[in-house]
Amino acid sequence: MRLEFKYEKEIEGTANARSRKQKQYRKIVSFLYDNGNASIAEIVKFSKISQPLVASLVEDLLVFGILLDNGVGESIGGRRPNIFCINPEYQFVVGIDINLHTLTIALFDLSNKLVSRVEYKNFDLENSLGYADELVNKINDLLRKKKVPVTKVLAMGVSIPGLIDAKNGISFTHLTFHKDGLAAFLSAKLGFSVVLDNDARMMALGEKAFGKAKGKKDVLCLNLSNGIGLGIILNGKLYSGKNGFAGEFGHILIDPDGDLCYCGKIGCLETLTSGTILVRKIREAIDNGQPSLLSKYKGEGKKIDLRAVVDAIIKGDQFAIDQLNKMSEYLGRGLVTLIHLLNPEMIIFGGRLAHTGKYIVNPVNMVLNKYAMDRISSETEVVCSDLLDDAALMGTLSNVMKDI
Amino acid sequence: MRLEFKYEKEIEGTANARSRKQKQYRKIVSFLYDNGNASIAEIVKFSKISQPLVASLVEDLLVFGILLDNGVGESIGGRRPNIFCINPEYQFVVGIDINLHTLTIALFDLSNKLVSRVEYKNFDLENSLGYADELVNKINDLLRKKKVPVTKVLAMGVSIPGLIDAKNGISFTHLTFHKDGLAAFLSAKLGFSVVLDNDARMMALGEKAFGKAKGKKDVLCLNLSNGIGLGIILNGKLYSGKNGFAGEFGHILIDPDGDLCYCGKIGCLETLTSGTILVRKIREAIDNGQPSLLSKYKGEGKKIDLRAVVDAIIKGDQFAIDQLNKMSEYLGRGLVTLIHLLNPEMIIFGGRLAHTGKYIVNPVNMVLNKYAMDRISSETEVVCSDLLDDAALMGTLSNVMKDI
DNA sequence: CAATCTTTTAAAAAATATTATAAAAGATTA
DNA sequence: TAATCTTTTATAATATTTTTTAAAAGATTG
Repeated sequence: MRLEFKYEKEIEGTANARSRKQKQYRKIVSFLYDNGNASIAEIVKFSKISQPLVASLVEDLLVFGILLDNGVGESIGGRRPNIFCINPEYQFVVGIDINLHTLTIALFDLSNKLVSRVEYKNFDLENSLGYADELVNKINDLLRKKKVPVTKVLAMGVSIPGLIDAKNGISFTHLTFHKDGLAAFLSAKLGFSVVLDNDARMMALGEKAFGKAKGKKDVLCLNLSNGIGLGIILNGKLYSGKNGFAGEFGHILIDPDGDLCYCGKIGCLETLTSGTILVRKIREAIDNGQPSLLSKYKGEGKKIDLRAVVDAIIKGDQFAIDQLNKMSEYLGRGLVTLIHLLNPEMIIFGGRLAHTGKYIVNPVNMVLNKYAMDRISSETEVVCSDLLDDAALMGTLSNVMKDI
Repeated sequence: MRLEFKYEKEIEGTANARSRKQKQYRKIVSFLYDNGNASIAEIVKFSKISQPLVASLVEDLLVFGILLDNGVGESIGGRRPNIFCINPEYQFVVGIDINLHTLTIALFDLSNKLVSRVEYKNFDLENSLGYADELVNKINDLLRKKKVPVTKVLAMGVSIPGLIDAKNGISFTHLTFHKDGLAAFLSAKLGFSVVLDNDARMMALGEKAFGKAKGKKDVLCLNLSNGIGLGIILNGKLYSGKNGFAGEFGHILIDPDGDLCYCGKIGCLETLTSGTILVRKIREAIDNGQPSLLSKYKGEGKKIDLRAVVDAIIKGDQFAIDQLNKMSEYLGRGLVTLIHLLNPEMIIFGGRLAHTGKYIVNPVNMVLNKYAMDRISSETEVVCSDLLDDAALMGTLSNVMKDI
C-alpha cells in the first residue's frame, strides 16, 4: 500500500509529468520529514534537483499547504536562508496499540508530535464485533475531542499481537471475525486507510525511527513480556519473510525432549523462558514458602503478575533476580543462534521485562560471552529500550509514514 | 564497490548531465543484461524514458561498442522492431572458486556464457604467497590462452571458504598473508578489480541468478559439504550482517551439553551434522565390521571420503542411507529454527551432500513436519540445487555483475 | 488484395530542467 | 569600515527530455 497526501489543489501537466513531479514532491517532503526543516539550498544538495526547480517545487508545496515557511535562518557566511518545514497540522496520523488487557490510542501530527494519547487499562481484547465497535468509538471520540475531521487523517497504524498478514491487513490470532480482514473492517468503519502489523514488528519500527536503533542497519528487537516476540530490521528495513510470519523466535526449537508448548510443538524457547514461565516459577516457590518481597502479595490477596515481579526485581528482590538470571540463561542461548545467523549490530530488549534493565542485560551478556563466537558477537550491543511501553505505538506512526 | 565499464569514447556534457546519462545507460544495459535482447520499444516500456531519448542512448551505446545491433525481430502486428543486445565480447568476467583441494577458474562473457573453465584437482589451499602466486599464474594462463587482454576484463569474482569481510576484500581464514587483504593483493597482481566473498554466500548468489532461487525473494542456501555454510537471500538481496559474518549456521548452539566444536564452542550444529561427521561415523562402523558397499574400499586401500559416501548413498547403500537419515534429523532441527525466524519461501541444498537429492530432502522434510509450525513452514519448499558444484562459480559472476 | 489497423521508429514542436550569470544579503578581513 | 568573500536566491540562456505528429513497415480483415 502506498498512501498519498490529499492535495487541495491539483498538480498540473500531463500524466507522465505529474508522476515525475509527484516523485520530486515526495523527495522533498520526505527529506523535510526526516530533517525537521531545511533551506532550499539544503534540499538541492540532498535531492540533486537543480536549485531553480527546487524553489518552484517548494513554492507549489507551500500553495498546497503541505509546507510551511519557517522564516529566515542563521547565515553561515552569506545571505540568510529561508527555512521550510512540513506543516505539522496538514494531516494527522492515528496510532493504536492493542494489547491483551490494555488499549492505547494516540494522535500524531506530521512533526511526529504526540498530540494526544489515551490509555484504556483493563480493556480486555476479545474476538468479537463488540470489541471492534467499541474500539472504533474510542478512536472517533478522540478525533472529535481534538477536533480533527476524518479528512485530516492521513491513515491509522495498528499494532496487535499474534500472526499477521500485514500486506493484506489480516490478523489470524485476534479480531479475526471479518472475512476481508481487520484492516479493511476498520478502514470501512473509520473512513481512512489502516495499516496493520504485529506488535514485535511495530516495536522494531519504533526503535528504528525513534529509539536506539535509529541510524542502525541490522537490529533485532525482542518483545519480552508474557511471550517472546521478535522484530527484525535488516538492511535498515523491517523484514517480514514470505508470508509475514518471520520472527517466531519464541517457537524456535531449543530442547527436543522438553515440555509441550501451547503452540502444539515440543521444546520451544517459550517453554523455557518467558514472562509467563518466570511468574509461574516464582508463584510456585512462594506457595512453598520461599521468602521474597513478593511473599506479602499472597497474604494481601493480590495477584503476583509479571508487573509485580518486574517491580520486585527493580527493588532488588534477591529471589526474583535469581529466577530472572536462570531464565536469562535460555534467552541468551536463543540469542546466540540469532547472532550467529544474522550478525546484528544491536539487540534491543523491549516489553515488560525490559524494565529490569541491567538485571536482564548482564546475565544475557554472560551467556553470550560463553556461547557466542567472539568475532561475530563482539560488535553486537545488547541494550534495553528507551521507549519501553511506547515503542509499538511509535512504530505504528513509523509504519504509516514509511508508506508515504 | 561499484564497477564501471571502461568506455572507449567519452560521454559528453557537463558533470551533472554525464552522471544522469550514466544512470540511463546503466538502466538500459542492466535491462538488456537481464533480458538477453530487446527492442527500443521494450526498453522504453521498462525504463520509462521517452522513446526518442532511448533511441539516442542506444545509439550511443552502439558507438561505445557495449551494445550490438541484432537485426530485426518478428513483428507482432506492425513494423518489425530492431533488436539490440549486449555485446557479449565487450568485456569478460573471471570467476574463481577456491576450495580446500580444488580450484576452478572460469571465464565468462557478458551474456553469462562460460567461455572457458579449468578445474585443478588436488591443488591444496594453503596460506602462502606461493599458492597465491600460482593462482595468479593460472588465471593469467587462461587469459593468455583465450586471448583476452587485461583491459578486456571487467573484474574478477572470488569464492572462498571461511570468514570474509567482503566490503574490504579481506579473508580471515585462508590466504590471510597480505595486510591489505586478498582482494587488494590479487587486484594489484592481475590489473583488474577483484570482488571477494564466502563460498556459501556465492552459492546463494549463483542460485539467485541462475538456479532455483531465480525470481524468489527470501531464500536460504545451504552448503552441505564437510562443514555447513549458509547463504541468505532476503528481500531478493544477499544478506551479510554488520560485519559480513551472517550465516554461521554450522555454529548455532544445538546441544549445550554436547561435544567440543573445532570453533572452540560446545554443542554447535556442526558437531552433530556435517559431511565430516557422517564420514567419521561410517568409517568407524566399517572398521567394526559393518557391511556396506563402502566396506570394499577398506580392503582396496582406498580412502572413504565424502565423495565415496555420497556415491554409495546414490547407489542405494542401506547403511550409508541410514547414517544420512540420522544426520538429517539434526539438520532438520536446525532448519526449523531458520524457518521460524526467517519464514523463507525456499531452502536450497548445495554442496557435496546435495548430490544425494531425495535421500537428504525426504528425512529433512519429515523433521520439518514434526517440529515446525505448519502455518509458517507449509510454504517453504526444500529442494536440492540444480547447479550443484557450479553454484558458487556462477555466484562469483553474479557478484561481479550486481556491482555494475 | 486493397483498405485498415498495429507496431515501431523518426522528426519537429513543446515542455521541462539545468547551467550560467547576476543580484541580494550578510560574514570576514585588511 | 570599505573591500572582499560566502551563501542564498532569482533570472535568463541553454540543454535536455518529452509530447506530438508523421512516416514506415508489416499484420489483419472484409
